[in-house]
Amino acid sequence: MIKNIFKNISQTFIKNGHRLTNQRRIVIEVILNHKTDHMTVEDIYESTKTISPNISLSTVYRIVDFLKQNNIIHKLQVDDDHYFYELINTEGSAIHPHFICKKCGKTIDILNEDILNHAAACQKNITSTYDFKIVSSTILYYGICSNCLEKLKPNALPKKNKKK
Amino acid sequence: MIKNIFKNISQTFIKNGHRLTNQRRIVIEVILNHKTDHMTVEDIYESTKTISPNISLSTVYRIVDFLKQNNIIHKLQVDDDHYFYELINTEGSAIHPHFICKKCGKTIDILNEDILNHAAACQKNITSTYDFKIVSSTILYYGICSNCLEKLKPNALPKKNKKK
DNA sequence: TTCGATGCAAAAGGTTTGCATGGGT
DNA sequence: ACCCATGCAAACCTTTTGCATCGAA
Repeated sequence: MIKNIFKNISQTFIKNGHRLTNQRRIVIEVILNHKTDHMTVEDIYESTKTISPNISLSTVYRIVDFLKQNNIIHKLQVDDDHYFYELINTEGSAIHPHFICKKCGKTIDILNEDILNHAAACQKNITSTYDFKIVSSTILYYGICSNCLEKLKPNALPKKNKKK
Repeated sequence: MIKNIFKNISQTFIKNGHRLTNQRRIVIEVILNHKTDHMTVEDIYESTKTISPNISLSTVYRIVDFLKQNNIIHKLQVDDDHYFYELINTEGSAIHPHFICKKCGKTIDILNEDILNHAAACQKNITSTYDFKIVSSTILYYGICSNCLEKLKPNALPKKNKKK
């Protein structure tokens, strides 16, 4: 299944005259194996190095850029110093909204079908109202996640004053 | 009306022990006077300099950061090298979705009431489904705007192969 | 008078680039 | 064999920071 995605990806850019180098193969593998992990370039680099220690950081930057150009991955800039890449259009997890907890920093994928439908309807509404052609989107919600809300309740965890 | 917003803003941070310096006054004025202009720090700096030529770029960075911390403005990162700031909660133009045309680069504010309601409903849905508390959001749609779509029609502007 | 805010210039640091080399096709 | 992709290190560029000075309260 991941094999298929890989095959699709590599065929696509061989078809377009690009080369399937070892480095590209490895970076793609890393990304596929961390599909749900919200990785930065640095993360990808570190993970790639465990497979091929000689790969260079700038190569990873170039490959990530390349994959972005080819609509294989998608960058999400969460705030000034947090971002990550996500696969586009893996079956069962297309582009979706994200929730970022301002307290614990976690990014949570919003995959609830109801909500996805709702969002799709909203997008369609824009398309027809403004006569735009929408090809992608970035939907980020910021706030406090249920876990952190729980911890904030007055009766919860009254002891243990934690510090950064 | 802008006067009122200004008063609100300055009172808020005087109350919080911050100082209303001339530079802050000017930067706020600039932002209020360009409410719909999607300005970068550099833009704000340039505009500020026409009023007070001696202001320093780092001061503008600091003030913009300050206003962001105080929830007066909001940064929108459109892509790796495009971003801008927007006022939060000016009456009649609260946070709203944006559309970015990949062809002409324009950013268009989506203010259609129907769509805003739709988006609000979607947000509420997330809140209740996940038990999150949402305090802000960034909603960006990418694609081709109606103007550029028009130009792309086969019968429009058939000549003129432009190059970068 | 106090201490937060500013200006200047220098530092930072993530990302990009030039160039010689390597390796897909 | 061709020429795109890579590795390395240097360059880039926007943003941040240290420090002396200024000025709002």
